[in-house]
Amino acid sequence: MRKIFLFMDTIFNKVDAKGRVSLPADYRAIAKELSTEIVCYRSLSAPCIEGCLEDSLDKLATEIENATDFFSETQDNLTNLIFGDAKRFAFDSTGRIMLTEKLLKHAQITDAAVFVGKGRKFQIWNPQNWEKEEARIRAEVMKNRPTLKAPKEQE
Amino acid sequence: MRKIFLFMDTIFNKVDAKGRVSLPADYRAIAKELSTEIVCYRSLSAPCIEGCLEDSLDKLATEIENATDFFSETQDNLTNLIFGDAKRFAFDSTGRIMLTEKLLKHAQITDAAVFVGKGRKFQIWNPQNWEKEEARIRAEVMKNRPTLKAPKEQE
DNA sequence: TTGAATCCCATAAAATACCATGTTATACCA
DNA sequence: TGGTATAACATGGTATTTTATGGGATTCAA
Repeated sequence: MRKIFLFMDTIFNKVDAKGRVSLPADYRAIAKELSTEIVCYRSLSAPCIEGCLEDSLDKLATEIENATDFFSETQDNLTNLIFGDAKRFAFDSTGRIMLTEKLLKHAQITDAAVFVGKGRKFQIWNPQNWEKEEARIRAEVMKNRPTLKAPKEQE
Repeated sequence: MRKIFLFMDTIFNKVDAKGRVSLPADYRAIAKELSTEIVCYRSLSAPCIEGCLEDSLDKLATEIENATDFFSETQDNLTNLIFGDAKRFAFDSTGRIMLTEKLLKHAQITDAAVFVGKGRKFQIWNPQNWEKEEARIRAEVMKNRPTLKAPKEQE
């Protein structure tokens, strides 16, 4: 029994005509071992679907409960958006979930999707959009941390 | 039960047609004793694969969780880059892991690899590249820190 | 009853576990 | 200390399992 649960890696999967996608096996294993469910919602910051464990949302709810003056009104509004949008997605015996129209549209996903691990969360992108986004992020990180610049290839 | 865990030494191993490599026995022992797994990702600063324990990434995820709230965008870029690239590698009963195309390509590894200890992390290099890199690092250290050769007074 | 959602079966490819062998390193004993 | 027995390791090959994915059958609700 492992003790660490992180969504990782970048996995490309097809979306069939019915809207079905295989949830990556690693992700399934996490939900299974923790006996919890996957929850998805529209990302508030990017044209992609965001997913996490139901546990994480539960934790968020508890935090809000306990923090009287900690959370600003804006953040409170955000929780409305999240919980209002979030939905549980149980996978079938072959490991697939069926994404909704709303989510697919928000992420511009039609026939293929890319799962991107984010640690405690993950995202689901339209493959082309993700390619661009990854390049953008990489460029930004390199710009802000010049010491990380990759050395030129040796010949 | 030992109490110190450091990736050390430089070990040369073959990579077969399937991309399988023996993880050095010492490295395996560490993962085993700590009941954790090895995680690998493309180095951001060099043409090599970088590896660490899943524990380390879990710590990072927790730090991010605590430092920012659920919706924060500050660390968003970084988590995408790190966790999106990282992948767990469980070794089989003979101690081998199977590196992915993406990683092998990034490190220009084909049929052999060199594991280089880095303490809490380690790197996997194409043997020729590592040879050059080691020479380069050595030269640079010598140039920048002449006191290592012949110590003299500070001014 | 019709469209959609869910379940079940089939299949090909890929990942993983397992077995066998030569080699090297380690332990043991005289 | 030297030599030998033993164990550990890397590595090639093969068998088994898992995974993604297409298609069809069944169920459910409007």
